[in-house]
This record gives sequence, structure tokens and C-alpha cells, in this order.
Amino acid sequence: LAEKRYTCENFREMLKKCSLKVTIQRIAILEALYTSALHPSAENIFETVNIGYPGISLGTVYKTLDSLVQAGLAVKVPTAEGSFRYDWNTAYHNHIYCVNTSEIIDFEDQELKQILDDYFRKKRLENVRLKDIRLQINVEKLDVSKGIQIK
Amino acid sequence: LAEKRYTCENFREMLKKCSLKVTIQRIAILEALYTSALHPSAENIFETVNIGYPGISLGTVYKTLDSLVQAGLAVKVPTAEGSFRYDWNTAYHNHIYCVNTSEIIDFEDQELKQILDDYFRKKRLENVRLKDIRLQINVEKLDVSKGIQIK
DNA sequence: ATCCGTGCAAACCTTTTGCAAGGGA
DNA sequence: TCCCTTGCAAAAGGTTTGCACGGAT
Repeated sequence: LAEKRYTCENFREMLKKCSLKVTIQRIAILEALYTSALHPSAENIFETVNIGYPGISLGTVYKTLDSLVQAGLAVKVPTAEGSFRYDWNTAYHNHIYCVNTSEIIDFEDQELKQILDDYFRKKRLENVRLKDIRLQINVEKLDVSKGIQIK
Repeated sequence: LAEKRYTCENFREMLKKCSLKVTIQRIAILEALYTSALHPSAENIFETVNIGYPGISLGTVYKTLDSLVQAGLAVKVPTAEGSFRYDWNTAYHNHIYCVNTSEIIDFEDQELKQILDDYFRKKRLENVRLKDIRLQINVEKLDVSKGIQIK
């Protein structure tokens, strides 16, 4: 299935649709998020956007990321270190955390989702509404210079 | 199965076995951890121990918790808010996170463990060593004054 | 013209660190 | 005695906030 390639124009539309004012800062941050597959931190995004658009402040990056998360255009991902990373991919998926490189890799698998759904449908939790179930897959890369493949 | 009731003497032994010097601070912190089922934060523990043993500093609480985790006597639990909580229970288990009360409830289930083990044995992840798989079960309590039951 | 969004800096919260003094083995 | 542990306070790291200005609608 062909993946959509997002352009500046798409980012403008996304912002408008969420009734967020279209600003260079927001476009730059959306673009930085979209471009990076590495689940960047606010600091990472700050550095990235300041290459193309010098002057964007760190505070604005935080506020904007907050707005984007609020609007459902991004996801705030907690890490084992206590800080946060951001994810362009808002569809349900899980994350693989690499303990030696701090990488976060998307892990999408329909079968796993099904397995967990089935399990928790059987399991009765009383006095609660299930909101969300996330899997934190912690791994150690064997060869740091190579990527991680999932079969 | 009868649950062991730990005493001050047991805490002393545990520390010795881990070649940690036995101090009032460490005993108090172990006891606070053991007594609380609420997965307390460092701050929580600081408050608790200072009732029985006034003068224990927050810095010491942090350092001691670190030592205990290092020694395998406690577990550091990351939360969605980016701060940490501590867990007396060092056996493998998962956590239910309550979004409206910030409670963390232990979720132990052999069947779930088996399901996940089976799934990840089938699934081939290349260039990595699987270290740990944790489930983060996010729920919303319906009646805040009542507990959560698992059937 | 109206507000929302931005930049700057200060504040905040949690956690870590350095160091001198004190206490366990 | 030796060295680990403690208390204190300062620092660090990441994130949030307040406010006046500037820019989008």
C-alpha cells in the first residue's frame, strides 16, 4: 500500500482542521515530527526546527507539542528514563525500547492486538473502564550499527 | 498460601545478604516500601519514614532506593507522568495505572505471561536480545471510593 | 480588532551530585 | 580503623508558566 507523502500544504490543512492557527513554528514542528522516525524528544525537535527556521524557542516547541498532542496530531511517549519523546504515528501501536541506544522503534502487529483484546475481554476488571493497553518491549541491540528487523 | 510477615529482623538480614550496611534509614525505607501497597514515590516514602524516624533526608531516600533497586530488593516503576514510583514486589508482574487516582495496582497473571511468552517466541526479532516485556494497563476508576477487583 | 501563539526568562519538580561529618563492620 | 552511608545544599535536567509583544484570522 502506497504511503502518503505529506507536504507543507498538508500540514496547514491538518492544523486548520484542528482549529489551530497556522504558524511557521507549528508547520516546522509537524514536519520535524513527520520526518524523524526516531521518536524525537522536545530537545531533538528544537534542534531540528532551528536548522530550517532559526529562532524558534524551546518553550514554543513544548507548547506546540502539547497542542498537537491535544489535537490528536501527535502522541507523547513516556520512556523508562522519565522523560518524553514524541510520535507522529497516532494509530494504535506499541514500542520497542532499545536499552543501549535509547532508540524507540514502532511495533505494529494486528495479531498481538487481537491476542490482548481477547485476553482482556475474558478478564473481568471491576469498577474500571479499560482505557488503553500498551506493551513496553525492552530489548538490547546486539550490533549497534545495524537496525532491528521484525519477522 | 500463607504470606510471610516481614519484621525488622528480616529487613536486617535482607540488607546483610546484599552486603548493604544495616542502618536505621535503610530499615525504615524497606519497611515503608513493604507496608505500602500503593507503589509510593520517593517523596511518599520520605514522608512516611519521617513519621517514625524524623531526620531522614530526601537525598538519603533517593540514594537508598537506588541501592535497594540495584540489590534487587525493590523495583523502580516508571509512570506516564514521567516520575517514578517504587515497588516492593520484585517478582515479574504488570501494573494497572489508574488515570484519575494515579493508583498503581499489581496485576499478576500466569496466563498472560504465558500468552506473551508464546507470542514472542514465535515472533522473530533480529539483532536484538529481548530483555523484558511489560504491559501498561491504563484504566479509569468508575467509583473512586471503591477498589478494583480482578476476576 | 481580537485573540491566539510566540519568545524570553524565571520558576518548578523530581532527581542527582559533591562534600564533609558520622556511624557500621 | 576503614570505608560506606548520611545530611545538607547546590546543581542538574526536563518541563511548565507568566507576561508582554507580535502575528494569524
